[in-house]
Amino acid sequence: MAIQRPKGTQDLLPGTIETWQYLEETMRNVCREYGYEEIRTPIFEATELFLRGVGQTTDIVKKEMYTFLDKGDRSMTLRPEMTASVCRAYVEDKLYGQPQPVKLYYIGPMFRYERPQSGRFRQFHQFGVEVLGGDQAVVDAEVISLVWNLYQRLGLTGLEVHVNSVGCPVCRTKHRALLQEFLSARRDDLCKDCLDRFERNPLRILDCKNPTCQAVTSGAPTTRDTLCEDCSTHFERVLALLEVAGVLFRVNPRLVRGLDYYTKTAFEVMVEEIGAQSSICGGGRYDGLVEEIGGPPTPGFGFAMGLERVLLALQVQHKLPEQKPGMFAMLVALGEKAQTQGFALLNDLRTQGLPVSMDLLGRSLKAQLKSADRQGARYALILGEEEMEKKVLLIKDLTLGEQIEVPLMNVVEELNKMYQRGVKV
RNA sequence: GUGGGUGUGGCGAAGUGGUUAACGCACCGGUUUGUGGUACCGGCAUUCGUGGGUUCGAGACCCAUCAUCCACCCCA
Repeated sequence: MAIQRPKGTQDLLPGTIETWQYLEETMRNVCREYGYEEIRTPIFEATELFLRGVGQTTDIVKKEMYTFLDKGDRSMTLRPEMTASVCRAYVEDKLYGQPQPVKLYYIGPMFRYERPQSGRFRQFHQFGVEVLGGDQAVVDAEVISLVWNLYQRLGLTGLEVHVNSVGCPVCRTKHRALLQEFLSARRDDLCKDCLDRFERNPLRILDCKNPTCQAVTSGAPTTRDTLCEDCSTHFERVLALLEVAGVLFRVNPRLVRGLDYYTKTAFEVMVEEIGAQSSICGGGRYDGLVEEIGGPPTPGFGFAMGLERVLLALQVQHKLPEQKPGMFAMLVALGEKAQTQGFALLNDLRTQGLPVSMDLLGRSLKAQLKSADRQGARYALILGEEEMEKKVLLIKDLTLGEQIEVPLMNVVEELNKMYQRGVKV
């Protein structure tokens, strides 16, 4: 059996990689317009970072991490997400000494040991943004509007932006107690999963898909009801700013984020039509995280977006641009002398930035033309015995079928002109 | 970790126990000598995922195993 790639990973080949480049470029452009700068951190980190950062009770930590011992017996983990790493860098590289807030973005691979399914991989890719050192509601609103505007630019439709506030640790524990009290009366009606969640994370019961659970929780106290003064005004301010920014959102009091570190604002963007894993972006505020991993008390806000899922959505909505790179010209050289001369010519053309290539298999004239056509070249540059003698080159337009004879001396200049003209059109 | 579907040449896809395993697309070559995109011919020389078993005989039936897809849990 030949060696295969690991389960849940993928080879991105020419033909699809262009769509990735397009998506990444669009994201970088939006970030630049919003004043966010890129950060790159290691793909693996000390396991401890994620234990503290992501939270011991989360599934990510409990069963999804790629953890290994290095040769010095240190426990290392392939990053399952980026927020913890960015916070670590903020502390370690003393970014708190720079003008605040620090506005960062990243694009890169993440790793989680899960069963693959539609829109889910073991090595997947996320684009994300983190703002550190800003506790104002504008921060939340700016980041969410960045997400919204990115999707607008990509042309995605049918998005649902859900926004909620899970409160600070104080109102959160208050809500948790109220909720457990409310649910305990009808505990017997809950599904098996929810019984688990009752102790571990009762908030999650609120968005259980099971109909009976939904019935049970229909009148449950919402997070919004129990928000303290500070959290409440913060939340109202975020909503007001989102209105101003033209973000179409919905307050969803049942929205819960899975990771332990979230406080106050939480949001999520979903699209139908890409399968069961319909969440394409999730994020929120995490005011305790930096301190948790040993830094100064620092408020934070951010999100992560799954590239595979966004790409899936773009694909089903037919929003991917048609890209056909195509060579400008293919050299058709016949015989070794012509190949030598042509090789030099290509060098001149490439130096000037023209995309040109040649047959590398020593094929016949016919085969070379065929191949030039198949590769979508606009022109074929034919150089054989006759042309060598006359010191000319045949430039054949493959779409029109016409060809002209150009003195070798003028060829570079001539092609350059043709290329410039073509680029403008 | 749990459940279900699928697994035939690069891709798509016939074939449901019996001679030399269709077909389409793609790719490569050729159709008298230096002109492609159409047409015609040929090639891609075989482990029908893999390993067992049933049978006179299996790509088709049974078992196991691997891979893949989808769903649950959870998340991007």
